[in-house]
Amino acid sequence: MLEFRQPQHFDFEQCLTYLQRSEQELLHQIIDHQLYKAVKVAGETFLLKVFATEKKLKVEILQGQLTAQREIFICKYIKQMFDLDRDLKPFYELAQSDPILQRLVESYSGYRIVGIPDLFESLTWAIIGQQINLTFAYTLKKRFVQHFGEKVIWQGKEFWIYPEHSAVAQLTVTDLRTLQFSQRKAEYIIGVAKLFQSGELSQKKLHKLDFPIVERELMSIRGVGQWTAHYVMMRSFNWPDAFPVADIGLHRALENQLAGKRPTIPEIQKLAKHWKGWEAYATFYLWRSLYD
DNA sequence: CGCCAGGTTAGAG
DNA sequence: CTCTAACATGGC
Repeated sequence: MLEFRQPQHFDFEQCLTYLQRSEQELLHQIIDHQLYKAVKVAGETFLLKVFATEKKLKVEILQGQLTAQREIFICKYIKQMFDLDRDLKPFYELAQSDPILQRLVESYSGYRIVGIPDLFESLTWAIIGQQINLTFAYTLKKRFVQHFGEKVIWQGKEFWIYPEHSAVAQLTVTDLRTLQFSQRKAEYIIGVAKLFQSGELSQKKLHKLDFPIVERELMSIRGVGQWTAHYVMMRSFNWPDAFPVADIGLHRALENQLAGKRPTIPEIQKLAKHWKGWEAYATFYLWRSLYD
């Protein structure tokens, strides 16, 4: 059993609501306020059960042999997944004087950015979600995972692991087209997998670099524009100042907050001046307001 | 049926 | 640099 002290301003249940957005999600299950997730760690397949007690966040290993190194990996993974090392105090202070955020931080107090620790997963998932509605995006992801991912069975239940870049790099555009990916998306995704495969792109490499460099590096990839780059910087790098400003979900959430007037991008950038350093958190809280 | 969806690219001006 | 058509298909 691994344990983490719950930071101030952390509410596991709030984070679970985000993870329960889609009925079609295969990459985890939530049963009775407990999160079940399969993860591959250096060739070893783990099944984790994550749950909160009053003061701790606990991780039970249901399957997989721990070693010291694997334990470090899993700890990092969980910390990233719930952004546990973040001190939210400055964000909540800033929100006090912001008409939009004020109510949101009150309603969803303890909500944190739910990370996608694996860069290949967040990049390709973002590409899958480009310019289609979220329901269809989840349909595509489900097909993608079931065809090219790995399945863990535990007590008669299935737990899926996202496809590895090595598998995706072998695919042809036709393989993905039959799953109803567009020609372009198929090319983008296989292209990204090949960049990982060749070593040109890796999490390790990017993690040493600064925000503008990473943004530039990501945007140099075919299929990755500003939205995708910032989405990834928010969810895989846990950068609170990433800002996918063109995001339609963000626009819809702001429209609700602004009495039915959907703001333009320059208007959003003006609003976001108050959010400096916390744009990703503002976005995540605004997205949250769409799930009520 | 028509418009919209967690955008990006390539080409034109 | 900015603007725009094309992409591709399900959801509602």
